Amino acid sequence: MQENNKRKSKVGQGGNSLVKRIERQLGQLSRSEKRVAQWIIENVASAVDASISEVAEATQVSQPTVIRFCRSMGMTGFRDLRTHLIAAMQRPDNYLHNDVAINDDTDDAVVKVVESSIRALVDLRTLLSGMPFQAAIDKMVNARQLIFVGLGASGYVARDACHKFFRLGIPCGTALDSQTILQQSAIARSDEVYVVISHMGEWAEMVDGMRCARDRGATIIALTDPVSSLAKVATWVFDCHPPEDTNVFTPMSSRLAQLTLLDGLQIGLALELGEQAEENLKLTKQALFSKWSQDP
Amino acid sequence: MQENNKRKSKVGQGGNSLVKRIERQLGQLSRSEKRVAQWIIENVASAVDASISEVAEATQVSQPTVIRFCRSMGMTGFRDLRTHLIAAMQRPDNYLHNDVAINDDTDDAVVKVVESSIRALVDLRTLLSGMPFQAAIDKMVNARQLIFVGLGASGYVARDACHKFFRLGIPCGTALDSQTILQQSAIARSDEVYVVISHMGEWAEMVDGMRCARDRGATIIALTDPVSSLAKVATWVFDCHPPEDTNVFTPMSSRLAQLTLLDGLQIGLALELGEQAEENLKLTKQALFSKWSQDP
DNA sequence: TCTATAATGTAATTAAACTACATAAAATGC
DNA sequence: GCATTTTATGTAGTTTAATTACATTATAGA
Repeated sequence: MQENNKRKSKVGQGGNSLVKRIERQLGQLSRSEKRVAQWIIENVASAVDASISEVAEATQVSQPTVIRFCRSMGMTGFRDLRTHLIAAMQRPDNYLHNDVAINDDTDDAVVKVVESSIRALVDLRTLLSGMPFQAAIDKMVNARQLIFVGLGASGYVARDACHKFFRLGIPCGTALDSQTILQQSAIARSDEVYVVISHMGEWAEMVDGMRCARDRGATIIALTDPVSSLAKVATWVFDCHPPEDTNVFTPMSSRLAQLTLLDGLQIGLALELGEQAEENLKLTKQALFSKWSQDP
Repeated sequence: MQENNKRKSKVGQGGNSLVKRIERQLGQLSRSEKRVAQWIIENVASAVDASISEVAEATQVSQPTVIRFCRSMGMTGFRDLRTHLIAAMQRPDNYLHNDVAINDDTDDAVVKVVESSIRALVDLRTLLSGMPFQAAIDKMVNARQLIFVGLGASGYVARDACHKFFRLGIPCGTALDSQTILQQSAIARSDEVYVVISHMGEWAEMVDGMRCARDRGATIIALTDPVSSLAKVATWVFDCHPPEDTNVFTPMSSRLAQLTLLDGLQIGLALELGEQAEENLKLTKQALFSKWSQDP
């Protein structure tokens, strides 16, 4: 029972991404969960200080329902939701201006682009704790091969990842169009790991392919929106939801988060694999270096 | 207790960095509390996720001592400290660069990777003012076509950039291997712009090709190390030198800086081109969106 | 109407945060 | 140098928060 009213007026209500995400998912929630969602949206400021029992009381639902709501939002629990709420509250309106406006001059626009990229990675940082790195890496360690899957712009991310992982000495492949994805997943094996990159996670062929691969026993690691169809099919999900950008000038900063996540997975895997992987990394590095140092 | 409310209300305003505040007060603390302080400073990232017992264990002090430390810092308790820490983490200047070590566990390694990526972009922001965005964009506005050039890993960056720029409605091409680069530059025209991505800027064929294109009057925009041979040949240079990485586990965060820079160029160019480019961006976006929204 | 599934709550469990008190270590006065 | 106060720290217990397991109720489908 704290004095929240004062704060409420200071912190701009709208504008933070988690709240928008809750709003977006409002439709998918059950009646009680919706009550929780609505209360949080209307009382973000009080919500960050509230305990689970306070939320339950304020919304007239049971405590487990509050937790269920947290899980529906893709969080591990109430604590996690609180963490994200606090983080989201930190950038109400002052940092929100990083949308480029039509009348910005070049330098302003560039600064905004860079800052929104930084923002994307800082956001990623707060999401890390809920991500199944160890589980994903454990699967990769014993994999016969890794297949990186992505369509369109995500295809470049998949390629980049493939290029990173093969240097560990692991067989790596890509599937970058619907046809290849469907064929590849039709012959999936239980000792294969699919790393799927998709912002929306709703392309039918991709989801179908991954479902098929999953049914055949393969491990599906998805970098996607946790509420997407793809996420439902995946073995492990890394939360990579794109921001709701109404603005055409918004850059796709979320792919930086994907790339960074994949860097993390690759380095985590390298550590897990131990000396052999380290040696392979060294050799691939030297291969390039010796070439251009003899070639002035 | 009124004291508390006042202080608590600072949360959400992104006040001065808590980490720095802890550092400042380090002298006034007792031995055990100092241990806690030091650990938090060195492990901010893990600290935000830790419970009181984890902190106590990591620092080899009792749990009440941890709470006492929180109070010494002016917080109401551990929960409050955690809240403030999360808030402080949202400010990117708290990220210190730390190399991944061979005995790091997975989670530590991943956090370090993400933080080093953030570092790379924060560094980029400080370099922005010296970069010739306006000059580069002026050349692009009137270009007959843009050619994106990159070898190996930089090839993926070049592809990504090509994919971004073509959506403005500009003719775009790529040259991703020595042969293509040499052929392309042999027929370069003065109304063409080459965007070249290279960490070292020392691959002989690439430098030769760009010199040839330059001689034929084309504009060369290089994202590379400013002391490289490539930089000497380029019309405009964007400083993208990779960090001195002695460590094989260091991720290539510098490509994130390249991607972000290219995002900046693309959006700057879009603004310069005006309505037509904006319209094209909208249309390409809608093309994707309408597809998957009708395809459940 | 009956069954199966989803939604929600109750009660018990576990773990986190905190308090009160005890003890040990410094610092101070005589 | 010893007793006394002050400060620092830990132990054990208390309270509250978060979570789980299970029971109940509502809802949709056959």
